[in-house]
Amino acid sequence: MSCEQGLFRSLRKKGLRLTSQRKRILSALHELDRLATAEEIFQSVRRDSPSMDISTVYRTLELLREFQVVTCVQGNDGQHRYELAHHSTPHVHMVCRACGRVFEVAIESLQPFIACAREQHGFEVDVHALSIEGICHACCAQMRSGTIISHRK
Amino acid sequence: MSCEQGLFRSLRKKGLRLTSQRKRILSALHELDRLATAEEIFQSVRRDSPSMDISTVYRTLELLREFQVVTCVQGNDGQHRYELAHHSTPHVHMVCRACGRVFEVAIESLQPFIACAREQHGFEVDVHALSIEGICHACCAQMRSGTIISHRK
DNA sequence: CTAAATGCAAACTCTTTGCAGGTAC
DNA sequence: GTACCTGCAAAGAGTTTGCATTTAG
Repeated sequence: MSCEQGLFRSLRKKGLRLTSQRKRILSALHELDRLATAEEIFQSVRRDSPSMDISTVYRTLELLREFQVVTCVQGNDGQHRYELAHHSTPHVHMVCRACGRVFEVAIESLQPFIACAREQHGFEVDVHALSIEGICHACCAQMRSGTIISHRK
Repeated sequence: MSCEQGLFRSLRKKGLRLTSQRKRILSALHELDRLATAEEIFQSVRRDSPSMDISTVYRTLELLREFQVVTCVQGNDGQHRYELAHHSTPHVHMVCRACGRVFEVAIESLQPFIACAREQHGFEVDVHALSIEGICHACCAQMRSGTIISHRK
């Protein structure tokens, strides 16, 4: 996998190693191909490597984040969620507060805001870390039809 | 305080009570008048009421959130931060990943994005819950001048 | 009065850390 | 061989919960 080669070279530059655990976590991220919690990634890896520890998953995800191989956002439930950085075109995540589903939106319509933040405050928005809460179409409809949806939790 | 009267009526409708603890937490939120963690609110309240427990603070903040008296966002450090809902004009929070400082931006420049999310996905963005990560002006400058800033953590 | 709320202690979840043994290069 | 890395166990932060007691209305 070319992605693995690239990571290997990056690691080597800093005297770090491409271990079998790191390879497996990278594979799991490719397989999942979506925002996933450390626990989900751990479970996925565990099916093949039952001896893997969750602390290794955390350590590896932090490493991959430093090398910008994965991006990380905060879910609405306090957990971090990770995905491969080159997963697709630049996008932000919208998390439904009612059902927890995640939607992706291209960043074009955010450009006015990004420009505004930069011009008015000199603030550089990190688009990859953006996680936006709200209510999705389906849950909106359900709420209007009278069904009570639990408010988070 | 008129805010207290309003809350009292809302509570009464559901058979709930306006206790002295709830009043004190409401005061603390007014005094702080900014995004604050449960711990900060707890410490603030504790100065006057040393017997208050942090679990009461959590329970009350959850209650105030249900009644839409406070809004809640996730900080970049995994903590929830709360502030009074009518704190000021509608705004979003931008959190600097390097120094942790919080900046407020009016939501106007986000309107294209909010409209886009609604039209394309039927997704209703909750502006109040928005917390946007990035790098602030000062930290940008420091980084360019060569100072190494720790990457989160 | 009595249902709701509090304080206390203990549990729980997610994440990080110290360390002895294992492994990439 | 020697740093780096891992699994294990234990700690740590933030938050939640069960229960006996207190209190608002």
